[in-house]
Amino acid sequence: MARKSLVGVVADELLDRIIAGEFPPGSSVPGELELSAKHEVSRMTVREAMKTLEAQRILSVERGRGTFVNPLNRWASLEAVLRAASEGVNDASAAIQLIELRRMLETGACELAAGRISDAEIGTLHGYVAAMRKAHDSDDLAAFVEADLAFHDVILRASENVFVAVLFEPLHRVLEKRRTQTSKFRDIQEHAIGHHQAIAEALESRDAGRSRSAMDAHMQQTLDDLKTYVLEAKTA
Amino acid sequence: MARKSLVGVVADELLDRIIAGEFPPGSSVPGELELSAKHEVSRMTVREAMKTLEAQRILSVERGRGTFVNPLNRWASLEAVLRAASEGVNDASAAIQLIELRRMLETGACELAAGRISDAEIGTLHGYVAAMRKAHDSDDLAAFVEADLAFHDVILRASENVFVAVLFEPLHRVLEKRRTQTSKFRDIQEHAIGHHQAIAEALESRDAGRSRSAMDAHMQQTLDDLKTYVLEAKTA
DNA sequence: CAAATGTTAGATGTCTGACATCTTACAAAT
DNA sequence: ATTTGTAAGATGTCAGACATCTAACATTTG
Repeated sequence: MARKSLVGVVADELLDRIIAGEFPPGSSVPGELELSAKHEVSRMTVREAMKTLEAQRILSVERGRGTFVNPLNRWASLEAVLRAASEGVNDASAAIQLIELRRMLETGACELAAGRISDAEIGTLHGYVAAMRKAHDSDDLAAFVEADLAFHDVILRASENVFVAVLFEPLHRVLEKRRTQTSKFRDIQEHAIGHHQAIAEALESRDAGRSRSAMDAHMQQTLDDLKTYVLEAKTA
Repeated sequence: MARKSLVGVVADELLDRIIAGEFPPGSSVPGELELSAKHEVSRMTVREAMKTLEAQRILSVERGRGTFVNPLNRWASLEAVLRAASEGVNDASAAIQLIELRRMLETGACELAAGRISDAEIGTLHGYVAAMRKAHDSDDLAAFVEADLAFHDVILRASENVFVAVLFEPLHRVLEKRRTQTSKFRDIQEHAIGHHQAIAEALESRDAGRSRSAMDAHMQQTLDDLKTYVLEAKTA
């Protein structure tokens, strides 16, 4: 684990204070000098921390006036918004919203991919389904998750839309922890294998509507699994 | 127009050189000292420029080794990817991909909004449609575009999904120039009014599928308009 | 000879202190 | 009452220094 640099620590702590509501949107954060005193670092270190938050559109720096907090809907960092949205009891709501978002992108990408996917990629998809089946039989969780992720990645690339891939990347990173968590259950694995098989066949038929529906069904199942196994378990 | 700070200039120029292929993904960019000499600024200025690119996941800085260019699919900035994707003759392709992406998010948000939108918001939607009609009659382009944007914004909020709003924000910013461009044509305005009317009515019925279809038809029309009026005109 | 260790060059990380420039508020002059 | 001057406080930039990490090479050691 790489130790965080001072800049990273300062940026994190400042973001925490913002999320905690100490500096609401529109208000200004303390000046660079004040922050450098509070965190016991030099002004340059504070400036670099500010620059990272500014690049994520969390802060707006105005020369001569100060540094201000942007409203949450202008933040450009999914991770930061996720941290803000997971405060308090909203964690379950945030998890559901993330899957809703994933559903939009994955079903959309799948619909596009139907008209663009190559025969070789179809073959690769079937290969990953077989890998999932094998991992399921030998009870290899890591291999199962890896094949699952690779399957979706092929479809994403086949959609031939760079921007979808870019927006999906941070989502992927945020969800990958949860993925391993839900894939632990053997019956969920069985459901997933069936859905992936159906998706691969739909894409093979090059039918955009059918491909979309197949992916949509998979996403619906994922949402149901999350509610049933993860969120319910948490309340118990 | 606010003059760009030196940091912004350095960051922009470095990004340009990266996009031009001078530093391909995986390779390292020149050291801070070398860059500060080339751009005739201090090392701190270069560092702050690097920090902004690092925060957008365009660069990865490794202490003691150097600073490296990330593959494009890991970049977290839609704008930067757009700049990279618009190189050469791919501009038309990039424009189409952007609308494909918008289609996914808007249709998805509309589908969610159908089950969550309030009566007051429905009223607001009809109000904006009326405003579009009025702006069309009085030939007020600015008012037309404003009502159009506000209409979509209401739906986005009604979807009650923070993450969709976050991902949509940079897209909104990128597309708003083009929006004014296409809305110039009076027959496009007429098409748009009809579609917005249909979307509002679909949402009023609280039918998720119908709402999705209505928004999807609108997006299809937008795509067609782009191809017909903007892209065709460019080749002429 | 091979493995462990020391050295050094080059890169990023951080600090200190200074000056420049912009914004705002307030006081003074017209 | 309007304009102008002044000063305080904020960010922007600079210069130079030292610390620390990495990688490559040289050296010592078993």
